[in-house]
Amino acid sequence: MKMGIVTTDIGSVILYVEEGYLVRIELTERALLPVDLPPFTSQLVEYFQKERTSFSLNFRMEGTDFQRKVWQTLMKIPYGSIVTYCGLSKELFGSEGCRYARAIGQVLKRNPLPIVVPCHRVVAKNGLGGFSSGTCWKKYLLSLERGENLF
DNA sequence: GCTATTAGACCCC
DNA sequence: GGGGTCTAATAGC
Repeated sequence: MKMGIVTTDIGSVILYVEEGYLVRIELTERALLPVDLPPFTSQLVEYFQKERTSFSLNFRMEGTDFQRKVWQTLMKIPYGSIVTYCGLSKELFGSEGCRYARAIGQVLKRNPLPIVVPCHRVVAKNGLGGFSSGTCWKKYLLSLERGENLF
């Protein structure tokens, strides 16, 4: 497994590449030194430099049908825009309202590829909502994309 | 299988 | 704002 590291203003982003596929991204508040630059790393660097708003890379995600369905829908959220857990629930299951909002939160919590699969663009109906790597990352990513602090 | 957990939402005070 | 309730997928037992 190859690793790539991108350093940002508030911490480091670690990319794990396996057999030519991006399989995991970890966000940490620690500052790590870049050791090598496997494929995909440069795209993350460009993203943090605001020179990239979408990714073009081979990635692999394993999960249940429900998880894949949610992750797939996340990929359609445009750069800089936000949706709510409730809104996602309605989009996926129609008239059943916000019933799945909480389950969707559980899926996003286990998103192995944050940033690339943009779970940071999903917020609660009244507030920021959580984030697996800490809400300061979520705030940072949203302000990076939107150029304003919403929360 | 069952139980506890949870990155939500809603209601009432 | 705090407390209770409904809710559904998951992890762990």
